Amino acid sequence: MEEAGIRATTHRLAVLRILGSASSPMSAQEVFDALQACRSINRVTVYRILESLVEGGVVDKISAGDRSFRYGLAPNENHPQHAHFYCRLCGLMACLPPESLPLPSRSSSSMMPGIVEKCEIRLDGVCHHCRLRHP
Amino acid sequence: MEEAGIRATTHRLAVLRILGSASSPMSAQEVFDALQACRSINRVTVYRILESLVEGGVVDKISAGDRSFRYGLAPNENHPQHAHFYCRLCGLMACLPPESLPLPSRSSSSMMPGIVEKCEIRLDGVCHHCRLRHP
DNA sequence: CTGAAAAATGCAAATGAGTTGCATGAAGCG
DNA sequence: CGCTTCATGCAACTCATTTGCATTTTTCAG
Repeated sequence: MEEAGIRATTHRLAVLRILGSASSPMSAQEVFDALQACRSINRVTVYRILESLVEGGVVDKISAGDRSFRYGLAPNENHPQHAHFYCRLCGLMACLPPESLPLPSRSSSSMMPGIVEKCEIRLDGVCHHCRLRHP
Repeated sequence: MEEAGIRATTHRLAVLRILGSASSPMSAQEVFDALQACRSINRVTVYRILESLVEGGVVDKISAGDRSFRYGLAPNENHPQHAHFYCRLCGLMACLPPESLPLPSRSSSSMMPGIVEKCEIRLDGVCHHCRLRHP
């Protein structure tokens, strides 16, 4: 974290720990709730911490299908980039196995309308859990 | 449009004409502005028309990288599904050539966390225009 | 150490795309 | 014609996120 030029405060480490132990990317609200469970923190601070971590490349920010974001540890050599599944009923965002997703060929970036900084692949639908509950 | 179970009112046809002549997917606000240019219409009506058209499968609704949506004609046999480029500075959303994007293999949908209804692929970055203006 | 400068946090209020409730108007249909 | 359904308008609301500003807390030169 320090190496990303970000001071390691208690709050920030807690955010990283929470994101690191999550099985899917979390919303800012979920991170906030998880933090509230043991410490007092302001909602805005959570947003700002997430912003810093994203800025520092430690955390990945991806768009859900509902006009909100999810945060998770940034991909690295152990955790390759991957696509996500979004359930439009419950808002769950699940990670998909990386091998199932051919990342777009960096084909002739000269043909791109600009400099590409990141790529998001999201499959939208209804998760099994919701499908059984709302038939 | 009728075949999609949607009454063809003047407003709705106008929305379709605007989306059909756009070179990239438009925001609801852009559609609204374009409509205002020649007729009087309410902002909410635009949202509801877009919603109907999406519901009827005539129009495609995709998420931009900034917590808002863009609307365009739905893919069909002439216009295959494709990825989009989003400029984080100006909000431009450009269509990418379909051949540059291997759509995710519908690999073993049994492994998916649910029923997949649609897929969005978005490349985020800075468009050439903005890169030259904000160096 | 000490004290100014920088960064982090909290609190309240704002932002802005999108949505909802309810009233009015237009279209279909017997 | 009268009734039901759908489409539009208007005002107010929602809600994730952001901003402004005051208040710690940390850093670092002297």
